[in-house]
Amino acid sequence: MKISTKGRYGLRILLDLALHGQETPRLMKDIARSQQISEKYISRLILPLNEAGLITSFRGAKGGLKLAKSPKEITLLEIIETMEGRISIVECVLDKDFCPKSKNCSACKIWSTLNKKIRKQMNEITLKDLLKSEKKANQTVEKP
Amino acid sequence: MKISTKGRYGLRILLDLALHGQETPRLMKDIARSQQISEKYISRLILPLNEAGLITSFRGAKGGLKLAKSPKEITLLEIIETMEGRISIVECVLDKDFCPKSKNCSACKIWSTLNKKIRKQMNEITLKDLLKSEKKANQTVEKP
DNA sequence: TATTTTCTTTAAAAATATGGTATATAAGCC
DNA sequence: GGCTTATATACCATATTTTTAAAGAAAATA
Repeated sequence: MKISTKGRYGLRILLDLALHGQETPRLMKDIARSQQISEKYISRLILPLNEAGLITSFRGAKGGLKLAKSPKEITLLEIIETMEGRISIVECVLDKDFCPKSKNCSACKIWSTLNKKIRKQMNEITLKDLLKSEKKANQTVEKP
Repeated sequence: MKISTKGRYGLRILLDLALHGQETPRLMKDIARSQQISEKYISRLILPLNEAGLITSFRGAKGGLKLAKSPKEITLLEIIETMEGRISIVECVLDKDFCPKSKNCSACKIWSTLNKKIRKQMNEITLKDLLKSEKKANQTVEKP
């Protein structure tokens, strides 16, 4: 019952872009440094974010990455499912053929209900919420 | 973001006991057969359930397992956390020293909030709910 | 007390998932 | 053309999970 580093790093990359890369594109290198993730690994994590249309990338000199949407349009659910695939707390939620009992399994029904609720909760959190909380934290730190 | 087989099997074992082992104790062997889990593996899964006081076991001839509480007093949260340890969708939710940023990390705050909500949802589902759904399913099956 | 039945405990093998690296390629700017 | 930066694929190491195996200890019955 864990969010993998893929999901966690994905979130941090987008948060980093929301904080820095709004005007000029931000280099993967800089994200790597500021988020303490290896450059190699970041380049792999960028891929799905790009495909999903969450970020835009520019190659070559003066290239880099930018958010493709405004932070309030990017939900936590979107981010995690982009990085890890659709959330299904047990296999049978997505793949009805996984278990032979399929339709009449009361356990599976409970899992499905719970799964829906979890996804709903995650869909109600946006990158903007994180941004707010981030700015608040910085204020209190900078106030001596 | 998966519930492991430990958790899933734990639930199925308890459900099986709720359905069959209320009067005379139920044999591990029978649970194993009806739930399609190897006897060897079941004997390992029983252990934490016993320690947590969810089931009572009787040794010797005519022995077996019984639920220690009524199904309405056993929550999904209790079952899963007994089998897998406390739910924390990311490490920093439980272990504040896991990440150096600890207190001022906005990502961690989001994870904590979400984690609480998930646990709350799971705490609102009891074994009795599963039992109800199970009986309903059997009715519709037996009605030709 | 001998026997049967059953749970208990520990160790370790097998399978799977995760996290991460290396290398080669494509594209844009000056 | 030379520099910079992202893209793509293939690969390996490590950790975790799942499962099997086997010997041991406790309790009930005869």
